[in-house]
Amino acid sequence: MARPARLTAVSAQSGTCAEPGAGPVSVSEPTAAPTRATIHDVAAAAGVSRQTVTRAMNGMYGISVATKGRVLAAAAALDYRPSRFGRGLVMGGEHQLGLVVSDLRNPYSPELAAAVLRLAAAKGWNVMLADVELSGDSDRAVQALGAQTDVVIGYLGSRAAEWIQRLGTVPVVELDPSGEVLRAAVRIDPGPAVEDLADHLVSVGVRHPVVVDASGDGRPSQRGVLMLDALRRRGYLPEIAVAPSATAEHGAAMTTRALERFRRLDAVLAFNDVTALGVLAACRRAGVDVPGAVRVVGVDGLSLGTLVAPTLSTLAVDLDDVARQALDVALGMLSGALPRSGPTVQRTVHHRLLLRESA
Amino acid sequence: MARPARLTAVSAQSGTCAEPGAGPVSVSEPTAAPTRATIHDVAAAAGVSRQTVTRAMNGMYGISVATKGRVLAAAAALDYRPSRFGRGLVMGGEHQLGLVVSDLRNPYSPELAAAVLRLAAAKGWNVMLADVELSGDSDRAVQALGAQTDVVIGYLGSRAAEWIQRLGTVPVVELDPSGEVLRAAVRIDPGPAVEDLADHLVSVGVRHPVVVDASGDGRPSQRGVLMLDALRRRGYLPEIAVAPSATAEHGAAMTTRALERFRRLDAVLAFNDVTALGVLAACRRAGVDVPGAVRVVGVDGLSLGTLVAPTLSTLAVDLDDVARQALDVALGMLSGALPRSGPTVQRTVHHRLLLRESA
DNA sequence: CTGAAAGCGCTTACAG
DNA sequence: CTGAAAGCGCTTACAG
Repeated sequence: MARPARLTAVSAQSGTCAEPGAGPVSVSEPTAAPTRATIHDVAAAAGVSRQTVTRAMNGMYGISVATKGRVLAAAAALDYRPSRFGRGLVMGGEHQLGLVVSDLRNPYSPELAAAVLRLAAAKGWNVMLADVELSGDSDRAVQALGAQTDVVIGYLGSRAAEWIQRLGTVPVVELDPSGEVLRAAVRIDPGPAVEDLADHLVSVGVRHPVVVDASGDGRPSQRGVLMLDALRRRGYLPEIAVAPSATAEHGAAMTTRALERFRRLDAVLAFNDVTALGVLAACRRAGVDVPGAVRVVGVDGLSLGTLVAPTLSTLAVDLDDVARQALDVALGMLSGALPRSGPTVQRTVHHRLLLRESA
Repeated sequence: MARPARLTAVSAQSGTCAEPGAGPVSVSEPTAAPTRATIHDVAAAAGVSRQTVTRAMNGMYGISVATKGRVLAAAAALDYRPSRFGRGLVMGGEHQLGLVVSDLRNPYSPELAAAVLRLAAAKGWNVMLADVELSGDSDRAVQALGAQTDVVIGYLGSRAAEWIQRLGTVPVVELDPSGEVLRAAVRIDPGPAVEDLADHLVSVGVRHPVVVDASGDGRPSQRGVLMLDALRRRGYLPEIAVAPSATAEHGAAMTTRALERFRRLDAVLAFNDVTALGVLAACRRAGVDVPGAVRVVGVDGLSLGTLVAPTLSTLAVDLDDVARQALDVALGMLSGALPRSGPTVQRTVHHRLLLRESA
């Protein structure tokens, strides 16, 4: 009945591989679980073979209730949890998607994650999350993601080159790439929507628009430049204030100052929705009516913008579309339908002007 | 040089197991990749042994540049990606945490996820997310999570019993359990903070508070009852309105109506922060000053509440603390430091009154 | 109803 | 610098 027990971690050395019928074995009761129980341990404890354990654990038929009960009891006693690696190796399981976000606390990230999660779930994929801002060691987080997933999509930002390296061999689809595209990518382009916005401002009679931009280096962002250009081409002489980061707080501070300095200000184009919320707050505190006296527009199209009064007009990104394109490309690369190397695949999603109450 | 090739998926039958030196093999060039390349295929293509492939792929030393180059080229040509299962089986990798959230689009979820992610990353754990609202088939999502992770924490709600079943053998820590606790749990208790809030309202001279509650069945929620009780014990005769769900929209609609019906209303206790944002919006639209005429308080302590003007007073949950307790319990169960069965381990985190501008 | 054999894809000693 | 052997923990046919 007893069968060769596996060597415990402690005594495991270049041990002679036990052969069938290698004699009686001491199924020692370890005082403290030195290592996680395996199917082997359960089999030994219950006095059955390994495949009988499999049958019991997986609720397969072809096993007597008595045996099943005995096995399950032994498994519980040993705190047996089947190894996902052992199982995965034989059963396969190519269904793990990695998603890289920059900071889950920024409302943009969860909205993206929600879109990806929903789509992935519909296709039977699980998603593993790496937040390069919240993870103390972002390099490790990225590398671990590559090791545990079958395909990765997400924001790689300025460290794209290095992180793609760390991701190893998994196919990766970069979202809104900031630099040169090394792999497949989904671009997010505000260009046309910025033009629509500028047209809209003209049509409602705005005279003195201000751009409340944000960038790390104090210089106008790419997006800010796009806005300035569109305004200038329509004859405006727009002012610009560049916040050190895209927070509501900075947006509010910039707006308070702008309100004092540019008395005729009648529109604010914010770097994004979160910044724009700060703009709204500053206007409210200054007793400035929105949209009556000042029109306010954000960028991103977060659902956040519908929670405030007035609701926030914005250049919205269809994140469901972004997720769809990214998954499409990623799964295409995986299946071989799309080239996995050589010319990089790129898709583009455009912002669109979404007028709510604030503009 | 050539070694026994593994059987391709197509011809794989109860095939005779190739023995060492079983003769020449047709390393056929499959026209379309029928199955994912393995280390074996790369070894064959490069004319080396499997462990030489390992050395090349993992950047280990003890391999000539020439050989390494050849192996890497073969790997790239075959689109070889090492199996995480094969690797995990030998290298271990007990570092995957599953997090169950109910809806990532509700701002509470990402704040919780951020806290968990940050803590998990600090301990070298990856986190896999399951959203039981966004996943079409939540049962499948939960089950898959159990199969791919080493421990699970999260919101199981009313289906806790069933889902714990589906999660299989992984240890699970339930967050804010709604019913009977079947496994370990971290409770989140607003009780004391509700008392503090009621005291505060008394001290600032509130006379006619209204509770804007939310629940699926139209009856006051547990939390709503707690609020009513605390108010009544202080001599108030509070009104209550129960929204069909905890959205800003419903919060606004309920408030608009309450403002008409209860002219002397001077405080609103909302079911949560999102609902409270709707209350703020309704007040603003009605021209009612907050906190001058009406004080508004939410529950949860979301950072969202700092983005609006006036900023939202709230009963805040320390989600970092929740995450810490949950991980502590989960990892304790895993290591055996805490009992994995029998008496369930429970921790409790309390809300606390967080006064910002709105109350 | 139960077990002996083979194999999933990888890495880790150990020899040369 | 390179390879033959063993084994990680599981399941899937195949026999009895």
